[in-house]
Amino acid sequence: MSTGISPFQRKVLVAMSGGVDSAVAALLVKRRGCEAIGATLRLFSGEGADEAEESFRGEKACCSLESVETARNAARRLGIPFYVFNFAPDFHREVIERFISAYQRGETPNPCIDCNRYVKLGKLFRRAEEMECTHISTGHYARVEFSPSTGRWLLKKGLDQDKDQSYVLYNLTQAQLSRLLLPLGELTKPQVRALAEEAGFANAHRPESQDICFVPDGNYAGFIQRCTGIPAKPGDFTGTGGQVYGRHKGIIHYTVGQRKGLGLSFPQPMYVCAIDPEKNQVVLGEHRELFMDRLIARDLNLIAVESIPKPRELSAKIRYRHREQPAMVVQTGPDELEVRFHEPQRAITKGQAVVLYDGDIVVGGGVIAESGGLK
RNA sequence: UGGGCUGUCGCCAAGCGGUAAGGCAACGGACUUUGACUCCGUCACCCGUGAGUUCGAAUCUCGCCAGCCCAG
Repeated sequence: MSTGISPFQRKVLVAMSGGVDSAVAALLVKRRGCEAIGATLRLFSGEGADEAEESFRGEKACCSLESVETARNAARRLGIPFYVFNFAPDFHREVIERFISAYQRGETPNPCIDCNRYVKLGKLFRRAEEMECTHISTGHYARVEFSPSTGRWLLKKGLDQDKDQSYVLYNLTQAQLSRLLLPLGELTKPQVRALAEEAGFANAHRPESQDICFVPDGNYAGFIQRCTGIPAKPGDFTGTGGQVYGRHKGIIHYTVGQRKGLGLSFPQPMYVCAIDPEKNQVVLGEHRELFMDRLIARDLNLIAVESIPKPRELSAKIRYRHREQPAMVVQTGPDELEVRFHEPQRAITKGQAVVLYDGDIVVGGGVIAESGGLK
């Protein structure tokens, strides 16, 4: 290891959500002979906290609280110290506020990415330093490797193609990667569950997490309204030609590619093709009108390389659960790059992240700022 | 008021004598550490209404009601 620290000298802070994955991560960290410390991150307080905590009892959230007791039990079984960190203020500022303002701009945010970037990893790394930990560890399905040839730390897909979470981690820095342990990266979900069972963790069969963790009922638009106190501003539904089709409930209720919930009836299915926050309009079109072949991304983070000065053939993933697609990528500015897909992609959406891959390696990523190339 | 046309699920719309397609919307579920998408399932014992013809009608006949168009 290039850190030169043997496992026995490592002091590892493990983020334990109360879920199966992070509990097994802690187990594996300990098995490797590291000194492990467990910690659950408290992410909610105030608005939404009650309902959110309520829902955690249903064991559905990814970054929960319920959770604290489950995590504590796992830590006890492992015989490791356990703490609860109150990151609620950070979570609110870095995740919830970003989430809300993105929707107000007519974009569609991915709060999980911000949470990983600013809270689960960003804030946690700082806390780890204060505690004199050498590393932190999480239950993400992704791998970290050092490349002697380039001298850079690499983020790679998890071996379990089906559970791979490298997409939500593309913002990791070299410094963070050098101190991050992702023991689940080499395992499959069934293997992880088996380990959990073997270790006697109570949550071995806990269901997969889902939905936005701070919006337990799935009604994110209602959540935004309660948070901001700003009433919905109805506007026009228009066609791609500008014709008015009807009234919408307010821009925050819609996202590009959306089909359901428009409340309008057409001979064919209709989809949200664009959102215009200036005119407060939601533009509708047919399925084929959703396909575009290029995008501009900003707010970049490159991992495997320092920059992409010349056009490079890579695979680009437009959203979580999207199968990455071949594209030509080139950096067009200090913090901007352009992706041109070989085949048009459906519903390239502002606010979502593009993550670029070279095989299993995460080259980098950014936030989609523009899309185009109508087909 | 005279002439013509139309009246099928919230919306659009098949059906043309044999026992109600489909699409949109809605609802439920699956999938999912974001929003979406997608997939599966449910959704008119009844076809404006009354009477008649017929073994049998949403489909034929007559009356009525409603809407639309043309005329005046």
